[in-house]
Amino acid sequence: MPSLKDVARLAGVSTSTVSRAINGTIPVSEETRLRVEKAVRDMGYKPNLVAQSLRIKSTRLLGLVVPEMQHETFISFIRFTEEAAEAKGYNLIIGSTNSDPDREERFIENLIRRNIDGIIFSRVSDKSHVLKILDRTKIPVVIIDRTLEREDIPSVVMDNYESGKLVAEHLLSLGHRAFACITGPLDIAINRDRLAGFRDTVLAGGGTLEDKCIYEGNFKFESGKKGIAYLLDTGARFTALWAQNDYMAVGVLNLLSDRGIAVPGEISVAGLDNIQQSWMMRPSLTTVAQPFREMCTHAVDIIIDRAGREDDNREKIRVMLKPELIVRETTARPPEGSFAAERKEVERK
Amino acid sequence: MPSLKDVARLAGVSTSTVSRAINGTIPVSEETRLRVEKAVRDMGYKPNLVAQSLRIKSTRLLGLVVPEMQHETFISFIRFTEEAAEAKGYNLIIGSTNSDPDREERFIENLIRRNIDGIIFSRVSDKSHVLKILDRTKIPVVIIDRTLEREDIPSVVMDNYESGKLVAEHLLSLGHRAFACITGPLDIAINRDRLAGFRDTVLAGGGTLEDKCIYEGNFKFESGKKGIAYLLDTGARFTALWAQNDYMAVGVLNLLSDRGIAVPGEISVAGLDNIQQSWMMRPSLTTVAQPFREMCTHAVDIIIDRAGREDDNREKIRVMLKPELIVRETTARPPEGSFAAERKEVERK
DNA sequence: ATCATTTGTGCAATCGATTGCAAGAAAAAG
DNA sequence: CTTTTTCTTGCAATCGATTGCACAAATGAT
Repeated sequence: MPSLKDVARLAGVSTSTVSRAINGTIPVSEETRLRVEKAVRDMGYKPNLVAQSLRIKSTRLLGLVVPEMQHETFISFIRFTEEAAEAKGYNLIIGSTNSDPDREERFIENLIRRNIDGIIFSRVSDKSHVLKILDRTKIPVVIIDRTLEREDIPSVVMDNYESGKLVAEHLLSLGHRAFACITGPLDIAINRDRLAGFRDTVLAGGGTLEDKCIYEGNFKFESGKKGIAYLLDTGARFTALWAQNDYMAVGVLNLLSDRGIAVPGEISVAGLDNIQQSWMMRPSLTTVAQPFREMCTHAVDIIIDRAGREDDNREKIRVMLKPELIVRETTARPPEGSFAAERKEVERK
Repeated sequence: MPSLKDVARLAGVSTSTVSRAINGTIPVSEETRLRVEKAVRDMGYKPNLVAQSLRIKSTRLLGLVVPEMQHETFISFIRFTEEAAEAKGYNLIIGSTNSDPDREERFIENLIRRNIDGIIFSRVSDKSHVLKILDRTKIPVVIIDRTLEREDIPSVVMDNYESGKLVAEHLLSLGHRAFACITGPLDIAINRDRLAGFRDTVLAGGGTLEDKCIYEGNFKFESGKKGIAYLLDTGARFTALWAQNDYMAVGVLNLLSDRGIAVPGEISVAGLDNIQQSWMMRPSLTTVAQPFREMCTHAVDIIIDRAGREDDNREKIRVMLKPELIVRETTARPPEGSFAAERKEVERK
């Protein structure tokens, strides 16, 4: 790989001049510019980014922290963040923490030592001490898919309240009045928001969402199965159910299929996330799509914007984007007769 | 962030001594070592990796090139490569090319300019001119999930022939004799290998795999639907079908469900890859699991090994790992009566 | 006590870029 | 024809590490 020095020698000028001719920072005479450009072309010279980074303190590298790579959500973050970063001429270093605080800390520390230009976190808890590490440096940070209590850290999220509202409106309009919900962990704000949007809308529309019709899951497939089994076995009365993510919804459908309960014939089911399975499976899943691409693009924009400026005035940035309802086959008019949970009990006797 | 100089000042020695005390390259007196270590601890000093990279020419960064991030296969590559890299103290820069040669070239060039220690390709074609770019530098390269004709480029693949064999053996043992196959693109060696393993074993076991029972797909969901529809509509006679990846298998199941053909009652179906859906769906999919974790670990090991040494003797490295058959619900004994394709035709009249 | 060897440390160059400062050449002003 | 201003260009320092070489002190050999 040729270096600046090589180009300078070939063009018969100093390295300073070559640098300036390339970057156009300070005017260079027409004649030498052409000579330099020719030399650059002839040697196939490309500035070395490591050296450049050392000097100008910008690496054009972003870091992305994900807790894992099994959930399609995080895959989407990786995918769209990489896309947005590449569009801006940045590269992306990814690290999955596997919910291991040590790994997370190691990764963040590496990023700092690499003079990274910014870090995007997907999912961090309010108590993560990693944020303290970051406070010591001036590295711009943004959080996607979560909001933190600390308001000086920018975040980009979907309007979670709205997502619950969309689902409720859809199901109400189909004629449902008795609802159930399998939520994500309720110690996390966005999940409470989802539930609030759902409940408020259900109640405002004349429906019911009894406490015994709510099950707190953990976003995993198995948790959906467990949740619906629990609801059915405790005789919860509902004709429509919302699982706060698609993996749990798939689990629900799975168990309902095992128990011979028809979807959407007896129970309508909706999810959230619009994972691949939601449209590949039969029946295809009614769900809410998160605007992942926009979220990631915004996150990258925020980071790059901050990285550029020296001023440290952290205004409070909270971007909130609209979800979109996608109606498919698992939701329909409610059945005429009794509730599935009760019918099953009767049959069992 | 404190620098070496700061530590040196605090410890009252030169930067050279600090560097040597930290890296242990040249012995330092016990006394100064302790003083330096204390200074390092007190200041929370961590060597800057950019500066270090510039000097020692190793960045402890690996690049991973994937064509896209929709297929779960590539997600697995990202996941396991990151895992293996992290275990060795390396970070990973990922780039998806979206099958756009320009993007691919831009990405590779960036990696080169970043003095990356090695690049892992998943899926490249024999004609990719990117390999030529890489020939100009000495950056170690390894290819996963493909083999190239050029034997000087190391590759790590599953034993694809074996995967076809495993599926065929399983289906034969269930009693099937008439087989069909939906393949991946047959201009790619590994797909021909899969087919060969399947065909050889079927024939050796007294089964048939007629030419009209083979459909060349493109590894996507829709292609599975199209393939099975084509086979059924052209009256292909078979009781067991192997789709060379799970997405296509899911497409197959989808269409069979639409047409009311029972799986595994009338047709047994197997896939390959063991994607999440394969175990979440109902009926769950019999499939072959690729040893992705091992593949990625090997790839990283090969790269790091090469990166260390100066000698350029590219011995021919081709690692081949064993697949594993996972039997689930979509495969069973063949039906007694006629073939599904024929029965449907009769019914239609 | 003298010379050879080992051990520990610092100076200064280096990796490959960018940039403040100064100097020479050219152009404009007096 | 000076003097001032403007344009170009190069020198050398810098970013933060590593490392060859030299030198001084300590150790060992004679």
